[in-house]
Amino acid sequence: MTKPNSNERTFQFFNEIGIINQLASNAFESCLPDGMTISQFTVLNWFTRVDDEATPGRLATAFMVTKGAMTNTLKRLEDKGFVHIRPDEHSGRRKLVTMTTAGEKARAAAIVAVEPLLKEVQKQFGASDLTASIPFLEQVRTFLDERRFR
Amino acid sequence: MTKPNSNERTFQFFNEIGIINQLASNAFESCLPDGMTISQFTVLNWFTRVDDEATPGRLATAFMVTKGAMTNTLKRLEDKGFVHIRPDEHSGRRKLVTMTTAGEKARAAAIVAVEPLLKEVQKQFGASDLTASIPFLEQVRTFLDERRFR
DNA sequence: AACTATTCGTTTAATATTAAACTAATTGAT
DNA sequence: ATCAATTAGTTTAATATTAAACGAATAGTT
Repeated sequence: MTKPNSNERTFQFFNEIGIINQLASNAFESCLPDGMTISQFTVLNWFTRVDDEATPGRLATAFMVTKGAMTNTLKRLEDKGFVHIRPDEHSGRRKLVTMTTAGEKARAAAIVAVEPLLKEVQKQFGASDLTASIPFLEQVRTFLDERRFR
Repeated sequence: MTKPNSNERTFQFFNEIGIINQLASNAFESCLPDGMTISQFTVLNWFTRVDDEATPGRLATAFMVTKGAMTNTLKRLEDKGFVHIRPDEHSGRRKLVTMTTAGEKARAAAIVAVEPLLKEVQKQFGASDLTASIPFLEQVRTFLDERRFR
């Protein structure tokens, strides 16, 4: 039942995803002020959307990176004064990370800087076309995410 | 006319793309034999699909990586005996890269190794759902690709 | 023909990332 | 209470990547 070229089509789907990701990441990151990286922005953004405090390990899991990668990202953010890292009084193993006021400002400035790009995309495709494609992408993402642990 | 949350929806679209790319790349690369990377596979695959000979610069452009990155990828492939690199007799600046028989075999083995993953995805979503989503992804990719040079 | 500008590939220094080893702290089982 | 196992975060060594400088070769201009 499987057509001979269905592998190629499936491959092409993921290939398009990969190219879009590369182009969009480059476009996005080149908008960000002060040499902020996507990783750094994503962490700051997390603090406004999810929780106001987190351990490094929780952030590493949330972004599917290694603990070492998160140590590095948090060090960069701390150097810029965008997050505060302190020991957890209840557990000597853990640390607790919070966003500083400077971090909130940097995050807000990044949002402003990126807005024209988002508007450009919306103008081209209409918010509805983009929105319509999201549920299927979510299904694919969920499948791959669950598959990962087998 | 732009709804207040349309930025968030647009952002979410690219976020899903990014997560899918990460999960799919990991899944794909972990199928590949002999520690072959996606970059290496992609170059080998290019030789079966596009042309049987190319300069390093042409490959760098095709994959949107720097010349330095391509120098590195080709060196790895050459070390494994999967490509042959020789000077171009017509121009002392250029080199010419071709895939070796060993390279063809390695590429074929990689295709076989990756097939179960593709089948799994097709079983989950049906080749038609995936195929249906490709044209819109192509539009987005084309837009970002052309936008890049302004 | 001679000079200048461009092009091609490599090298270098920097960054972000991973896997694995490591240290310190906590948990659990007996 | 002790000791082994697990957990949290850091460090190290390796890799893939980029941007920029570089050297050599070619193309273009006068």
